Amino acid sequence: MKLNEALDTLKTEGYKYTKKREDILTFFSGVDGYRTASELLTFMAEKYDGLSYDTVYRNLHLFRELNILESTDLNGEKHFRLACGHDEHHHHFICQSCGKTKTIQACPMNYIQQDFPGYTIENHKFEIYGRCPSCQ
Amino acid sequence: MKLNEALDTLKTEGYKYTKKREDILTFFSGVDGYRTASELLTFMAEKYDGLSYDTVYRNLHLFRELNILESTDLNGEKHFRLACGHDEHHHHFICQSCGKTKTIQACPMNYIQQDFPGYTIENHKFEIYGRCPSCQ
DNA sequence: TTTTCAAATCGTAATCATTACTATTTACAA
DNA sequence: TTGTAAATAGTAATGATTACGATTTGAAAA
Repeated sequence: MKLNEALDTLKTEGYKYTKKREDILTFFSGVDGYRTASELLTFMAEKYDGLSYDTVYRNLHLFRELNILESTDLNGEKHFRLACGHDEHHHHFICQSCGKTKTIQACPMNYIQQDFPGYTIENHKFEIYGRCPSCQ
Repeated sequence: MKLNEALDTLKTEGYKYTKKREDILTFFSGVDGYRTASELLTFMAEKYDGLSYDTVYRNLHLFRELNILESTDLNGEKHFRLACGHDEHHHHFICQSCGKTKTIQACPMNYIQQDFPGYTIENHKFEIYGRCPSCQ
């Protein structure tokens, strides 16, 4: 998802334009990997003195609801990235050093859905962790 | 892993026998699913007044290192269960209502390992979430 | 059995991520 | 320009986890 796409989504969904929201999205569009709330906070604090936790977390949650961001739990801390959007359903390799991701196209659910008679499947998670070529 | 197996592991690894350790393991051997530190704390508090956080968390971590327990992050909280041990490498369906698990034998890594030239793969996670037949 | 001492535990405070809430400010529609 | 709901600031609270000095205890050695 691109920065202006995301800003459009905000507008069409009836949310207000603020420079802070743009800056949050700029932060994420500058990387193609997962980042934490605290990394975002550090980035924003350079520009906004006394930025509120409320602002950071409220917007992270809002963006996630609007599918502008996607998130994953990693080491007990939520990590966020721009949603891959348009693409097919897929999963990620995540570099544990820089947070960058690589798409995994194959989804294991295709092979095993039938193995759960009587079960309701609500969700699944498939992630590979390691080091990307530039972080060896 | 059975209760006495786990107690043996403790002994052979040179750790002391305490009733609290036995009770912690009894708690986990009574369920075949994931439980949180706070659920364990509640269980233990019935018997031990003023039980220390330190005791609970230290032992959870110790048991994890000794492969007596395995753990997973779920909704930002660590969950623990008796290690499936002897079995082949596998994954879990986890019931979001009761925490019980069902083994998934197939591992998606078998199919896609070759898709990561130049990458170092250190770990992976594949979990399915939903409701088991008795929690519909 | 008694002694010894590292391991285990207690009691409690600190930390870290996240959430909550009231007062104030602001985007933007009328 | 103004009215108003939305957004933010400032700060406290919460929940999970970690930390640590003081005390107790399991079990090896005497």
